[in-house]
Amino acid sequence: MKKNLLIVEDHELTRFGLKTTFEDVEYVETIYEASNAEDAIEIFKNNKIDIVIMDLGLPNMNGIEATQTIHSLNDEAKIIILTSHNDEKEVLNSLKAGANAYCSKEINLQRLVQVVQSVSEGAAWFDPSIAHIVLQATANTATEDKESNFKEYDLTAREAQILKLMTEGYSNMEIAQHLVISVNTTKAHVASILQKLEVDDRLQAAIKALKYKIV
Amino acid sequence: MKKNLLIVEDHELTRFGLKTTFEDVEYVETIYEASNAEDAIEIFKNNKIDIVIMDLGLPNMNGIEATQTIHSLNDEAKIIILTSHNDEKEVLNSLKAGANAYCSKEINLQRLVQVVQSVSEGAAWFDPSIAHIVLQATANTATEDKESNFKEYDLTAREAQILKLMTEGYSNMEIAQHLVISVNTTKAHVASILQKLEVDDRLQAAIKALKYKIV
DNA sequence: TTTTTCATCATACAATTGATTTATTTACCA
DNA sequence: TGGTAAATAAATCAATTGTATGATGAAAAA
Repeated sequence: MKKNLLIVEDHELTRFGLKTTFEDVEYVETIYEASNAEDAIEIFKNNKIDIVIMDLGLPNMNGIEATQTIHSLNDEAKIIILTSHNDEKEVLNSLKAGANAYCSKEINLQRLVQVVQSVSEGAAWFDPSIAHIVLQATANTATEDKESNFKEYDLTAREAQILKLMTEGYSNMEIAQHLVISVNTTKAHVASILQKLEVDDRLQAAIKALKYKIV
Repeated sequence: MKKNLLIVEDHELTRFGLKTTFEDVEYVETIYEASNAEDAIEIFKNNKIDIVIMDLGLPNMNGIEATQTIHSLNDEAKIIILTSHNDEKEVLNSLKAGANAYCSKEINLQRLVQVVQSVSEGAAWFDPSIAHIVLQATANTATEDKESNFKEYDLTAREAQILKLMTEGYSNMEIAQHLVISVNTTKAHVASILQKLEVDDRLQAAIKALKYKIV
């Protein structure tokens, strides 16, 4: 199935190059263009866009915010970041915002066409210059004890709910208000949680919950 | 520059298919083959291998362990995981082990050739069936306030040390014993930490510290 | 139907924590 | 050499947290 493409890029020269490149690509149906984030979002709202090629160095609203907005409008659309700077923070933030791929502007056009196609099919792709950042970030996502999820500790639904609130730093009183129960009830649940997790206090419980992703 | 390829795959049929495919690819120099992890590691040790295509469903030692071993022998070599199952745990663990790409066996050969080439140049690629796992994992690596590392909050060395112990769930008394100071001193430091982090209690301090990797 | 589990609440007490204030010693810097 | 920041410590008090124990009603399981 053919795809509609939106190119978001402030430099006319680059935009023209991209457009010309993708005009000749058989899987591309219509190409839309925007030179700033606001226009891009407008166009995205009013048309069925499958793929967005997003420049990060935009005036006013930056590309990351635009990515976030577009992603929240339709998370089916694939967003490919195209940029010349490859700062770790920027890479991770754009992925957090909903990007599906990250390309350096040094990429050769043939490769870019391949990337866009595979990303449009759902793949994720990362440029050599920043691949290590992504690989490292995923590697840091501890999974070793993934088995120790909350079923292991046999928390009840209510307890899990309260543990969640604990990991967000709420006091017993706040939890009670939040769930519209008495502080005493909260304390009873907390006591039960502490027992089940085999810890001494709420701090340890919260740490354990975060560490092993119990909540 | 041409690359040497090692194919690790226990099914002869698949191995043969892969070999035949890559024999015709211009960027490939020599193709090595292994049907199990032990052989693969032997071959990897004795030859200059640039790219490894690794099946995960191997007998005896599994593909993830093999990936780890190979990665530790030479982290310049690119490892492409090829598998039919796409369990989240397996995906993340193989990346942790040092994989650079993750392909489903359903991939078409032309695409695989493209992937292998771009990965050999340093890119990272993830199959549509598992891309969301990787994207989510990276998104979870909190970076929003990457600036807010412990220098931002101007913690003293002692305070940072105590905050670290807090994130490990120690009580004031335990921290005091650990650092051979009085509980009163510990409390003084904790009070200062809470102020600097702008939080209400040690739980919130620990959560913030963990979340923003202050310690 | 009986038993068990869960969620709820209470009271009382002990322990810990956090806030506040004050003060001493050390170290470094201008 | 005087000033500043850091680490140390103590005392006190209020608030929060955790422990222990018991009780009730509803729902689920045996």
